[in-house]
Amino acid sequence: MDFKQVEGFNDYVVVKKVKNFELDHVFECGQCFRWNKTETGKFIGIAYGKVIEVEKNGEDLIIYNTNIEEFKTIWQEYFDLNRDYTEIKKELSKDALLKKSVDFGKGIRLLKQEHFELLLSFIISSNNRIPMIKRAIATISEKWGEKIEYKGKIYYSFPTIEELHTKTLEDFENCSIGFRAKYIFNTCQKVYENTGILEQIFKLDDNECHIELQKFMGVGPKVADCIMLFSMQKYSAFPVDVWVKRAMMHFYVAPDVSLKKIREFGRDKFGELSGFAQQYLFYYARENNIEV
DNA sequence: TGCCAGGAAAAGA
DNA sequence: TCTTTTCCTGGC
Repeated sequence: MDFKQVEGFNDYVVVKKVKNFELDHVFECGQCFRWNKTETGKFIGIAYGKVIEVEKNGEDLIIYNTNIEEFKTIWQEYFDLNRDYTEIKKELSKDALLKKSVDFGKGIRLLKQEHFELLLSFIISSNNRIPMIKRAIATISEKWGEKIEYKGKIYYSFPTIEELHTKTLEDFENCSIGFRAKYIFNTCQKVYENTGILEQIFKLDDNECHIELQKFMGVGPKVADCIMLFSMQKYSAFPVDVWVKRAMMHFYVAPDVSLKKIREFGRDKFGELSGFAQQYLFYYARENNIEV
């Protein structure tokens, strides 16, 4: 466990002596789209129908707009606080090349996000840039999500499948997601018609999960890896996007190796910790804008 | 203005 | 099976 204890107050909690947790690392390693930094260096995010604000004060993590019960049922798992990242980093650092990335992104943690939201979010992510993905998800939430007020400002939860399955292709085309609109439309229909499909996929082992996710339109190997890693705790996933490709070329493989081969190489090398390794590599490559 | 980045799908080899 | 082309948007 990566924290010592938690203290509840009126409308916030203080998580004491948190290890391996840096806000910038967690929220800017490419895994989430609904967290934004405030002027004061805190982060405000929307998840599980709630708005929370987080701050790091020395070794303590302060989570605003919540209480101790909610922390235990939602945020403790959401922030993956039950996991010992020191052990993971120690194992991955045995690889001298990877150690550089691990040291650089030492406060990365993998969030446990919601299945449906992640499925749609990463379909939108294909051939897309992070600011545009964030804008599109914000638009969809503003149109069809629930209003949530926090500190006098209005936020919107990500809409449910019950809400989204009634929307037309045209509705989605008006969300600035381009050719992905038909994928989103098709996927919403499929999820609605197959009750519990995401929970069933969640229960599969890593390889079957990867295959089943790709049966959704707009989901290929990379997007499937992201969904299983960021919402289904399948840690042998190794999403290879342009940044990870650059990082792998920088550290390990030849320039002309295909994405598929890079994925296989990464999974062979890092095994059950592939997903963690991928996050350190992605963050290192992107923040340092590495060239090949 | 045109060109580029960014992955999956579909067509082609 | 692997490789190439197309899709859409915003920024340079």
